[in-house]
Amino acid sequence: MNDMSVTAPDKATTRQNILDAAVRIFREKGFQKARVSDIVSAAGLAQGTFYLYFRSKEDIARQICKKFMDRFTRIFEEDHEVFDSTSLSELHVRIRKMIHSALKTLKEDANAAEIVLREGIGQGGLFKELYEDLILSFIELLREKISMGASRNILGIRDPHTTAVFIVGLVERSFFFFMIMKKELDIDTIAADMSAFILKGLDPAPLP
Amino acid sequence: MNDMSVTAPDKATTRQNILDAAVRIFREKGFQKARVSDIVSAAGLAQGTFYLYFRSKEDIARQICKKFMDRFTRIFEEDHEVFDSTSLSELHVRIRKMIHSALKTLKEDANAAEIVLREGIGQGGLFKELYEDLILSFIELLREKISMGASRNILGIRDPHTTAVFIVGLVERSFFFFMIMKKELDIDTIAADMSAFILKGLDPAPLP
Amino acid sequence: MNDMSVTAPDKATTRQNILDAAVRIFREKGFQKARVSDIVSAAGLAQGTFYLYFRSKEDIARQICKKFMDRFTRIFEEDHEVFDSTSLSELHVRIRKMIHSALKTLKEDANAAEIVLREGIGQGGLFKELYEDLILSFIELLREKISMGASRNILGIRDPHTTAVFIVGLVERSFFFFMIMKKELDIDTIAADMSAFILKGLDPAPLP
Amino acid sequence: MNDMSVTAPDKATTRQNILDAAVRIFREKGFQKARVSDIVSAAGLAQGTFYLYFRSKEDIARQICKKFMDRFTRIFEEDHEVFDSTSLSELHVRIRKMIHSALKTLKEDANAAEIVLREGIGQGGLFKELYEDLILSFIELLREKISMGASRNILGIRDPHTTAVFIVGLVERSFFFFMIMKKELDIDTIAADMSAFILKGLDPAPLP
DNA sequence: GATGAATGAGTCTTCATTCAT
DNA sequence: AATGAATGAAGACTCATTCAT
Repeated sequence: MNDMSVTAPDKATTRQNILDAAVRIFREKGFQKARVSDIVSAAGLAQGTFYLYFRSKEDIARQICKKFMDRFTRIFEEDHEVFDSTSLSELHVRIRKMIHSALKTLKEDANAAEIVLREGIGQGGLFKELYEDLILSFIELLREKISMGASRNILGIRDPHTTAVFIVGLVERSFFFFMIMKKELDIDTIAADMSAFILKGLDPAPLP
Repeated sequence: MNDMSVTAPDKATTRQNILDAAVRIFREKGFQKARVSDIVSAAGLAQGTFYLYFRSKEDIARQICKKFMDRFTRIFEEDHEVFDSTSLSELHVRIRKMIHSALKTLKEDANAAEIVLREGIGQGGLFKELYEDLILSFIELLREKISMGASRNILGIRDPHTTAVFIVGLVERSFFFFMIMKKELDIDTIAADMSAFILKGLDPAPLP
Repeated sequence: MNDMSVTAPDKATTRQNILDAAVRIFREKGFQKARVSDIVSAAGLAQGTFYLYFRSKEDIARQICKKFMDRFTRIFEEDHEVFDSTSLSELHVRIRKMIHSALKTLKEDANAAEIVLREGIGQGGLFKELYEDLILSFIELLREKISMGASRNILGIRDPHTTAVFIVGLVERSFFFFMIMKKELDIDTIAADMSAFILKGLDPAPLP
Repeated sequence: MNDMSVTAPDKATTRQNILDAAVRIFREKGFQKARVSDIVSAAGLAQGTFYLYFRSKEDIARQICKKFMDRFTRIFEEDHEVFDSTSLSELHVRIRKMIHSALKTLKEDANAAEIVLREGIGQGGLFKELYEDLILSFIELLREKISMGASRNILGIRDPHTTAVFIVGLVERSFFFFMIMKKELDIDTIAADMSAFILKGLDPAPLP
């Protein structure tokens, strides 16, 4: 804000530079193989500077993941009233919208998402607990909603919990496949296909 | 059987002891954090002994994963004629059987499965390529079968490839959730629910 | 010169300290038996510091030897016009001067010379190729000059190449004996005796 | 000697097989890099067998070198009356003969000679003392004889010790060059050239 | 705020040697 | 005599973290 701020980058900027560099490096090499020296040299700073902004290598990784997961959780929670739908057709619209916004959020920060998914599942185990809690909370949320739908007879599944697991797994790994492995994710199409597939799976009509 | 065989373990036994110990340690700590010294002390051997049987820490991990993946691939390939079914009801039976045997195989060697799933996805990247190739080959196999089913109008999906991704993701992550996170997998129930869910998703009937 | 310069050694100083310590340790123990920990503790530094300055134990040894051999080669090449002499008496003066300066150079950096001579010949073989190439180039240079002298009838030997080998061997091993084994080398005397001995050997007059 | 000796190799044979294999391996890799496992597998035996015949890796190397050096010393001592010659021309004949037989002995067991020369000079230092003692004893022997020749005025050199060093160095390194580096040593020619060169160097006639 | 030189704990891997069979 | 599986000490190298300037 003052006239100094033009020449010297302020703390916030330097911090963000380090974060950006770290996201890139973590995604490329993974947490374990990424060196602090990789991050600082990508950010154009000296080794020691890193520790003025972050307590440790684990600290910055945790912050990156935490921030991403929080953001994703918020989006998800905003959308979750989707299952309050009273008809299957209304549900169809809402579910597609929810999947669309979830994929959109993931895609917008695909680097962080990749770090979270890989480190969360990988045995490195840095965020195993954090990540597994997140997944559990999604599953629980979904289970509740599915239970409600099932009780109103608009959904036809045996066990809401199991079904919630199916859906979360399907969405998570499909995102991983298209966005992270294939580096190409057409949100509109995938969201449409995915909601159609899931909807049928939830359909109360019995199998032929 | 004779009194000699009790005292001295032969090379095969020692090798298997190391493998068993390694599977345990890798599952507990992950490849990166597992030390060779952890493995040998779990096997009750000296450091150097390890290198009489395996070229390196990476070597043993690769052997464990390779063996498991080969076994799983074989099981999967034996079952894959499932989609040659001519009716949806026959398909239902076959698909449940296939999922059942896949889950059974995974459960039978749950430790190795966990290592493969975690290391295959994790950025540590030791088996990323190997694992992603495996997933791709499953998806491709499934895509072919689904395409055939779709052409015979017994399946109703927009794009066989996308659908194959959905199914593989659903099965993989559900196994991960129940067997690895929850440590409890009731194969019969899950296979039934999973095949029902998938079958509906594949149903040629339009959404209501 | 100011009070700051006393406290903190700069990178060049630290590097030189490591080099000095390494020369000492390599000479005492030889390359194979010298441990990096010996070098750093002789230099009063921590293990890791070594790797800030040198890529590996082999790297530093190679640098020490390369630098020494380059310096020696330069001295030798500056002097080599010695054999352009037109008379045996002029040759005598020049040859003594050349031997003198060769011995002087070797003596001035006797530690590095010892490392080069021992490692160059020893089967450890770190510098075998490098060193044998050096010897070959000296022999070739000498051979050329002797050939010229022989063609002008101021030298009387059967084969210039063989004679060059004799001379290089004589000088090398005599230096080794006096400087490295005996730790005492009177350059003036040895250069005089050596040039006299060699000169007679080159004399065109037949044996009595 | 008995009828068993045909089928099973006796101790002496096995011992010799190990020695032969060791000479080969030591020459190829040098003492430090040669592994006991290299030696036994070259000899077609098991690891443990080695230690039935030799106390340690160093032990066998020492025996190989000791045996070679003893043999060489014996040859040399048989010939050393060469300098008792009363005339330069008689000396010429005798010196050539001595050099010839030294080179012949070295060449006959070139592998062992190479090991001794390389390990004796190399910093590995296994035989440094042993070898340097040997060299010193040759020099001393030569010095005595040269002294006698000088006192009888058939040799014209300033200092017998220095001259002895020159000669030993010349012979040793020339052998090294032709036999070990070039793998080709024409004993007759080299002995002739060498004795001519040395003889002139010893000639009492002053330089022109 | 920033720097970057220094630190040293942590681990894989090699290989001479032993010993039970 | 021979075997070969097992041992364990030794040492190079990495990299997160500290701190004096």
